Amino acid sequence: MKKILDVMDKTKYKPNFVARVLASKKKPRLVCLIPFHTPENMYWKEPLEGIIKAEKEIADYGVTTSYSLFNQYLPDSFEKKTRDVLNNHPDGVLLAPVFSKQASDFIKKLDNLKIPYVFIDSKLNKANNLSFFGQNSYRSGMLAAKLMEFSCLSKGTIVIVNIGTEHENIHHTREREKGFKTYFRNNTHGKLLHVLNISSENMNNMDSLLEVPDTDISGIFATSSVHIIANYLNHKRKGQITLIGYDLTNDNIAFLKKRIIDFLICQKPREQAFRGIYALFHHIVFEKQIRKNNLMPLDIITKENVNDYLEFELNKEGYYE
Amino acid sequence: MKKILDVMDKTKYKPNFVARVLASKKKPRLVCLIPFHTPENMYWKEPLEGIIKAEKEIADYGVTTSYSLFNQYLPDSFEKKTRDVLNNHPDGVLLAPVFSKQASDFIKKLDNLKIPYVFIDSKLNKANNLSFFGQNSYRSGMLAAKLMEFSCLSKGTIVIVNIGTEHENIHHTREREKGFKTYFRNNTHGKLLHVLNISSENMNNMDSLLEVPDTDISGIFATSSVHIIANYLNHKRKGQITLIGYDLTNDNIAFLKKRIIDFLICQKPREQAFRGIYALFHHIVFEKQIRKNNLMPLDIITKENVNDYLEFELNKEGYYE
DNA sequence: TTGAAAGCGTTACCAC
DNA sequence: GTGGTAACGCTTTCAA
Repeated sequence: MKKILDVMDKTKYKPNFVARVLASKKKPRLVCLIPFHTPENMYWKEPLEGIIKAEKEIADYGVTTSYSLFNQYLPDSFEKKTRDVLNNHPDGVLLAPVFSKQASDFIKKLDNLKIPYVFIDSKLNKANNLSFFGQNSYRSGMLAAKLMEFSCLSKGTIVIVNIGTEHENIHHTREREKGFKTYFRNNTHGKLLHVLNISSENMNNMDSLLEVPDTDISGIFATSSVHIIANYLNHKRKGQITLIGYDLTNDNIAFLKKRIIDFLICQKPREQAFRGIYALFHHIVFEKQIRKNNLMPLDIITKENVNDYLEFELNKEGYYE
Repeated sequence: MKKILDVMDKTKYKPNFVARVLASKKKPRLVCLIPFHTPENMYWKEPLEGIIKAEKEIADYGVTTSYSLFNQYLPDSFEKKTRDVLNNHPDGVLLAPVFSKQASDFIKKLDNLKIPYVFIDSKLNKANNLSFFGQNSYRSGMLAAKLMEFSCLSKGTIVIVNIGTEHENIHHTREREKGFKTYFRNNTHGKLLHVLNISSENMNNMDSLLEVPDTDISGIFATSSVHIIANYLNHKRKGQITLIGYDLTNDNIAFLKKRIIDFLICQKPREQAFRGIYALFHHIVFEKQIRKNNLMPLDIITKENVNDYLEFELNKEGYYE
C-alpha cells in the first residue's frame, strides 16, 4: 500500500478530473436556500440569476441544482424550507442564513450528515461552512463616508437614513451605519451627523426629513432603500445634496443617471451566488481546496461608469455569452 | 443523413463536452504575445499572472500554454516574436496589439490560417478577433473628473499630468485626458484645467509642477505613473491636493494608504488576461459562443476599500485557492 | 483484500 | 462516405 503511494509520488501522478467525472456515476445535487424576491424587494433576484447561470455551466458535469425559496421576513418559512432541503438529500447546500437561530439548527444537521454548505450574503460565526461569499458592510460604510467627506466637507449637515430596517437586512444596515460614523469620527473634525430612522410604514412621509435641526442638508447616506429618498428629493428638492446608497436596482440606476443619486455601492449579489455554487461544484466534483472567506470588492458606481458596469455584469459570471 | 439530424433534433441531443474532451486527442496549444515586465514597469506582470492562473485551471482539458514576450518599446521585438508564435502552430493566440501596424500584419496571417485570437489591453479596429478584454479609457477619464469635481469644485487649479507618454501606453493616456477634459467642459462652469506633459527624461525634476500659473493647485490627475507625482508630493508638499491616478501597483498602494493618492482607478489587467485565455479555451474546447467586446468595469480604489480589493484579487480569477 | 472487466459518451481510426 | 471497433483515463462492479 505504501509502495503504491510511493510510486504515485515518484511518477508525479495526477489524476485526470475530466476522465474521473465521465466515469463517475455520481450526479451531485445542489440545493439553494435563499429568499424569494417580490416586486417590492427585488434584491434577491440577482443571487437567483447567478445560481441559474452557474447551473447551466456545470450541467455537463452531471450536477443538478434545485431551489428552496423562503419568505425573507418569516423565520417559520425558512425553517419549513430547511426540512425540504434535507428531504432532498443534497450533496451540497448554498444558503443565506438570514435567521441566525434557525440557520444554526439547520447547519448542525448538515454537519452531522457531512453535507458541505456555503453561505452567501451573511454568515454565522463558528460554523463549519465550506465557504462564504459576502460583503464587508462596515467598511462599505467607511467608503461611503469618504466619498461623502470629499463632496461635503465644510458644508451643511450630513444625515444617515435607515429605512424600514425593523425587519429586513438589519445586520448589514447597522454595520454600514457604524462604519460611516467611525470614519467621520476619525477623519473629520467633529462634523455633525444626524441619524434618521424611518419605519416601513412611514416610508412615504419623507417630510420628516425636513425636521432635521439644521435644515441645510449637504449629504444623505441611505443604508438601504435609497430609491425612496431619491424619489423624494426628485420631487421636492435636490439642490446640492449628495446622495449615497446601495445596490444596482433599476430604480437606483435611473436616479443615478439623473444625478439624483451620486454614488451607489454595489456588492455583486449575482456574483456571490454564482461563486458560491462554483465553490460547491469544485469541492464536490474536483475536490479542489476552497477559500473560506470571500469578501467581494466594494464597487463604487457613478453615472460615469454605470453603463460599462452593467454591460459587463450581464455576462461577467460566465466567460462567454 | 438528414434523418440523423432530424432524430438529433427530436431527441434534443446535446453532446457531452466532458466525454468529448476525454475522447479527443486534441491538445490545444495557446500562445500569448504580450510585453514582458521590468523593474521599472511592472504593469505587464499582472496579465502574465492571470495567464498562469488560467493555464493551471485548464490543464486537465489538455490545453497547453506558452509565451512569447516582447519589449513593449520596440516594434521590432514584437515583429520578431510574431514569427515565433507562427512557428509554434498555435490553436489560439492571446495578444496585446501595442504596435498597430505590426499587429495588423500579424492578424492577417492568423486570419488566413484560421487561428482564433483574442486582444487584451487594447484592440485593433475592423479585426476578426474572437474577443477583446480591455478598458474604456475615455470613460475612465470622465470618472476621474467626477471624483475630482466632487473634491475640488470651487477651489484652485486642476492639473492633468502626462508622464513619459512619448512611447508607452500612449493611446490609453490620450483617451483618459480626453475623457477628463470632456467631463469638465460639460459639467463645470468653465473650470480651468492646466495640462502638463513631462517626458521620461525630466521625470525626476518634478519642480516644473511649480510653474503652473496659478500656484494654488487643488487637484492633480495623472494619466500614468502617478507614483512619481505621489513621491514628489510626499516629499515637497501635499496640502489639500487631491491626487487621482491609475493602477494598483505596490508603490501606488503604499501612497494610497498614506493618503497621498486619494483615488486609484483599476482595470484589472490580471483578469483581462485570465478571461482572454478562458475565452480561447471555451471557444476551442467547448465551442461556446464568445462575447466579442468585454470592457472591464472601472473600479475605484481608495484607502478604505483597498484591502478588501487586494484580498479578493489574489484569488478572484479562480473560484478556489 | 485484490484483480480483472465493464462501462461512462465521445472521437479516432481502419476497413469496406 | 459509412460502419464498426478501439481508445481516452478513470470509477464501478463483480468474481475470485
